[in-house]
Amino acid sequence: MAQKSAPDSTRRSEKSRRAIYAAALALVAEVGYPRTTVEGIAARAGVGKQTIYRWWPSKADVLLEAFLDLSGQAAEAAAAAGEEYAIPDTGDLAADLKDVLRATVDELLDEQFQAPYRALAAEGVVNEKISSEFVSRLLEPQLQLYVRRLEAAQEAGEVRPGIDPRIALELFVAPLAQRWLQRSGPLSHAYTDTLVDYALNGLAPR
Amino acid sequence: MAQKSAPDSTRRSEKSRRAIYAAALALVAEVGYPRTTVEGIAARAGVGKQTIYRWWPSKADVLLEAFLDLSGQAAEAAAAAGEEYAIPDTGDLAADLKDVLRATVDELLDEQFQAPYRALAAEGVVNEKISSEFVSRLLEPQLQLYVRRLEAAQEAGEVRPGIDPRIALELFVAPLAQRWLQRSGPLSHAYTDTLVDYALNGLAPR
Amino acid sequence: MAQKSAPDSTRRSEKSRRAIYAAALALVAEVGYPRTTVEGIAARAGVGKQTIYRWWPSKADVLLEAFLDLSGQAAEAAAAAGEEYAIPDTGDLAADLKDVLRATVDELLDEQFQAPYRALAAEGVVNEKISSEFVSRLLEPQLQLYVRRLEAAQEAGEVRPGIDPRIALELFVAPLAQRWLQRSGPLSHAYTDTLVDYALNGLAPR
Amino acid sequence: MAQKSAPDSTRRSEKSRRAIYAAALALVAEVGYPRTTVEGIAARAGVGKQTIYRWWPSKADVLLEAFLDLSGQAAEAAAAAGEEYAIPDTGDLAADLKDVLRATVDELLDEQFQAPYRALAAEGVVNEKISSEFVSRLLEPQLQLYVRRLEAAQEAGEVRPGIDPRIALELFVAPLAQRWLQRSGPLSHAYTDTLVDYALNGLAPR
DNA sequence: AGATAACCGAGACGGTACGTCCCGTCTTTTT
DNA sequence: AAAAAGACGGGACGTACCGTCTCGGTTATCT
Repeated sequence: MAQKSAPDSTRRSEKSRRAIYAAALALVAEVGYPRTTVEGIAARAGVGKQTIYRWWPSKADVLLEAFLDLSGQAAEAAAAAGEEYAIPDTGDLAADLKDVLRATVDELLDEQFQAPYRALAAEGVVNEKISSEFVSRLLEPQLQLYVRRLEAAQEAGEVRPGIDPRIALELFVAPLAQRWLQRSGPLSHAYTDTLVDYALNGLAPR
Repeated sequence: MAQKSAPDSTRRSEKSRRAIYAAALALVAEVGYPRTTVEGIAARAGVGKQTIYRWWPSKADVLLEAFLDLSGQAAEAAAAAGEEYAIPDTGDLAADLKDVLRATVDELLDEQFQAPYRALAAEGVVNEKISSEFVSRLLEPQLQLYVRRLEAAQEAGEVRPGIDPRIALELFVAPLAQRWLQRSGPLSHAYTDTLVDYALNGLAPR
Repeated sequence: MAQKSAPDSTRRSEKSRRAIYAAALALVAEVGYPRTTVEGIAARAGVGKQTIYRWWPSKADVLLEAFLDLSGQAAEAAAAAGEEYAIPDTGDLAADLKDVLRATVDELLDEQFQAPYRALAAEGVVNEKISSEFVSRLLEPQLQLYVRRLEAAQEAGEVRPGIDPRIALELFVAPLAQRWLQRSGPLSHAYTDTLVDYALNGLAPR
Repeated sequence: MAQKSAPDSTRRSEKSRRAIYAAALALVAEVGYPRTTVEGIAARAGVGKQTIYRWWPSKADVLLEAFLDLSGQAAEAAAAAGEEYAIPDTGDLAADLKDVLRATVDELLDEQFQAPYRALAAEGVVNEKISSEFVSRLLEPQLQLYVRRLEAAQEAGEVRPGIDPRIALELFVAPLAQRWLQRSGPLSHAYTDTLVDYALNGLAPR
């Protein structure tokens, strides 16, 4: 079974890779994903097109790795700054969730961040391969932070024992995601606060 | 200011329009959205390219209208069959919601239906114009059905008075949407049943 | 047997064709045949690449037609100027041939003319399709002028009766062609005069 | 003025050189000159590309040397077999020339031999450097054999004294070359016999 | 009834980007 | 130091579509 003679990754040019990541992110931010082209990325990065096609099968994969690289750097920076990579636990679940979701709203409204994230989400909707990478490497790790916080809350008696945290977190995270992705409603701190209240207390009278 | 001399819609060929809708939906289902082209739609519909560009600004708009047309037909068919276009109200909110969501799950897993819907959702993520049309003409009308059912439940005392139904519905609808769009988890009847239970009763101990 | 859906030549753009001819000839003269590219011709002609590929299978074919067009124009111009399209017949075969060959030498040394002619000849050496077009549409018609002059000379008793004019002409035409094409010797009026003398009188003592 | 640090030819790999010659000739015969690439030659020869670029400036030069090498070997083989490297002299010039030209026709029609020879001739038409090498190292030495035979004939009184043998030989050699290179007519023994007769006796009545 | 618009099919056009092939250079490792 | 290997920046290939445009040929009113 003759493979396509995979390239030798030990000889790969680190400089080119970083230039390609930077160019891809910049172009998506500047002209949008659909008008970002492999040719454009190569030109902006000062790189031959083949150098892109040698290492990535499509522009979506380039952007995905660029974004993962960016996230990885941000995480490292945060870690270096001594910040814990987790949702804070003050003992008040509602307050903690509201805090995190407010920060998330702010991030989602940041234009610079939006462009590549939206692009990847859109591509993932239609492209199963990108989707699975996107979910497993970006989305799921973030959701696991909520899982851990909810488990802690469960032990503290703030959440009912039988609840599945992986499903529970979707009650407040998914609505936010949907409003952002589909623009099906406005985002605000008040909105996410409400989500947390509804999710924790339920809709039925108590 | 010379306008682009808008075409006279009274002389429009109904036959061509239907052929274009059919071709667009078929192509998206067969080869996927990105590989569906205006040229391909025109060829398949036996229509000149200009006939498409005369009436729609882009392939996304063609597909959106094709899909709206399809939904419209389905609604008419349902109405003709005497079915009410609303969420049933048996007096048991939880049961009614579970029923509707189970049906939605089945629909979302139908391959034929998925292709154009996913394509539009994806385009909407990245294209604000398509997004607003998609939300206002397709998504929001469906969500309003939930609003009405929840309002009825509120009057029946099954839902707390202060709750905003438009936000409340997102607790169970958005998770389902997210899992489907982002493939961030499996879809099943058990899953949506759980969502309804969690949303109505809340996560906190009662 | 599905053809590649041949384009409709009645709708062909005359302006583009002329621009392509001009660009091709200019580029070959300026940068040489190997560095003349289809892309370059298209750019210089202000034409899409596809417009070239729609009508010609390769750059060699473009150049061939461009050259034929040029020759055709030159012939028309000469005809319009009342010049006869034939080798002159003053009754002195040797003198007439020397005259024509001297003119040919001058033409072959004209840089402007050389570039495309050489390019076509070179392509023909290696490409049978181009070769046959080149010979039948450019070379052979010119050689037929010699055939006619030699036949006249035969009737006038200046050439032996049994001689085949089509072969005879090669005695003085081919050496000139070879020296020019292969640069296997210098070109001059004295050289072609000598060729005519040798060919008419033979090498053996008389 | 830093030179490109010419490689040390004493350390050159003889094995690689031979492999490159063989690969070049084989590829030209198999896929034709234009589709023969340096990369292809290197791969087929099991050699790094740089090894080619170190010793030759272009693929044309590789092929030229490969062909010269081949000719050299053939000459050595002939010499070893006791054959004299000259046109035979039986005292009958016409017969001797006809013999040699008939052998040449057979050689020119040999498919195996044609491919590289044609390729070099074509390259030479358009590339002055290759042309001069080709002429001085391959073509001219062969023509000199005719010069010597004609000089012998001149001394024997079979050729007029004033005749320049270097030009005279072109009367029968160039037509053959032209028909072959330009495919401007069929090759046959009868044809070359006729050429010799015409050239020796001239076209004019005697 | 004839004129005269518009739409319509077809598809050529100037373009942009695709993904591939090679170029000639450079770098790394092996012999 | 030459050689095998092959990544690199670059340029051109030939193809696929884009959105605009022009061309007859049908309708479909409006004189």
